[in-house]
Amino acid sequence: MSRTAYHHGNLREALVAEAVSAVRADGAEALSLRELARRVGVSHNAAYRHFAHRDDLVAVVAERTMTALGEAMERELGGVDEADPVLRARLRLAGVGRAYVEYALAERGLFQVAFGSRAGENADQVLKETPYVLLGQALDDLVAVGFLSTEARVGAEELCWSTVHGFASLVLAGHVQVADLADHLDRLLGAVDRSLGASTDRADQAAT
Amino acid sequence: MSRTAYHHGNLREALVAEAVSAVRADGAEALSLRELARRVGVSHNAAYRHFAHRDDLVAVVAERTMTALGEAMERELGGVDEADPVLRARLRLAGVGRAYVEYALAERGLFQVAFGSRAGENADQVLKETPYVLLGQALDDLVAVGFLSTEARVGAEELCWSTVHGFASLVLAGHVQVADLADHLDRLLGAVDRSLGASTDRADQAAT
DNA sequence: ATGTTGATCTTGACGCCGTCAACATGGAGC
DNA sequence: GCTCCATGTTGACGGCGTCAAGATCAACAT
Repeated sequence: MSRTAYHHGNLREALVAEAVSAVRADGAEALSLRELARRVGVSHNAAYRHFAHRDDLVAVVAERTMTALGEAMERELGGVDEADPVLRARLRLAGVGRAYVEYALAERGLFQVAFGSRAGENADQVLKETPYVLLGQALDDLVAVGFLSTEARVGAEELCWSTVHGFASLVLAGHVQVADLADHLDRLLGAVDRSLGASTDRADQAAT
Repeated sequence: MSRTAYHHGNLREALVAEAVSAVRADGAEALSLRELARRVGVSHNAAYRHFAHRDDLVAVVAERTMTALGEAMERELGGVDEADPVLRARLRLAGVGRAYVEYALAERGLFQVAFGSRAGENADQVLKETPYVLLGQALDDLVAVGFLSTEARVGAEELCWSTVHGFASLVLAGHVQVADLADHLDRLLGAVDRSLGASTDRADQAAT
């Protein structure tokens, strides 16, 4: 229970913190137990008292990143100031998407860890507890104000999430170049908005 | 110039082929030069006569995967048999997206290599030479038949690509579960179709 | 005050990896 | 028949994750 020192103290937390800042600085791949131990000033293997495998540390980083992503979304949602209920609901959905992409680009390393193959189940659970729920609520609101039909509500999370996640991934991978992010985001989120709004008319496209 | 043998012959090709089948069988991470050398029956380091770095081999695999992706798209496009020009153009765009997602799910390892951080510039170039061009042509056709407005044509590749790429990525990562793929694809591609078709009306959403 | 205990950290080893340097080999061209 | 150069081999280095054994030291019971 010694205070801030970790030599006997909170090595676990120190490792996680160092991992986060390493990923921030040097990307998702720069996360090695030995390097972390070195930075924290402890021997390699010390980490094994707190994490059974490297991936367990990665999973903790992923989990915290998912939490941070949710908070970024809530912040953006809080910033929506619009009286008209329909426009407000539409802006809130756009806000969710905007926060997602902006977070991914601002924290590319952490984002890649969080959605990488080693993120683990806890991260997935946190993802589904907040970010995914916020998206679902935004969509429910769109139904409530009559902008989105109940038929088009089905699978709407998938559409929205796929679009922003794909965009973020393609930009991060360098496949899509972005000069003015706000510009691209407006087009992208506008398209999603249009897709959701245009629910009643067409039903004539077939399967190949 | 000896025929099929590689002991003196075409080691390079043998390594690439083995790499492809290793990734197919065991995923994107199971690509080690030493393991490949072992499988091909050659010493570790033999590969260095043909690839300066591991990533150079990865890049070749990525490149070929991009080519295969393009071929899968062309195959799907060839299967569209529809007289009405508008519907035909819409079906062809859907075909491009369908082929993309189906390829990603059928060849998850290769897809991840091709879009991973080590894919290299050549892969990107092939990507832009065929798959991206096919998407662009499909969109141009939509404009030609009057389904897509020239204003909405701007940035349309980004929207379509983001949507299918994001969906594929989320499914591959296990974040989205898919029971009936055709079902999900119809909803997703239908939404994109709707978004592109609904071009003239709304312009009332603002930036936060 | 002393002795024990159990959590925590250290030391050292193993096998994997990518990569470099030096050496072997054998077919193509003179 | 000899030389040369591309191709393949041997051996080493450091870095990694991980396992097994030993050291250390605060906390507690006696």
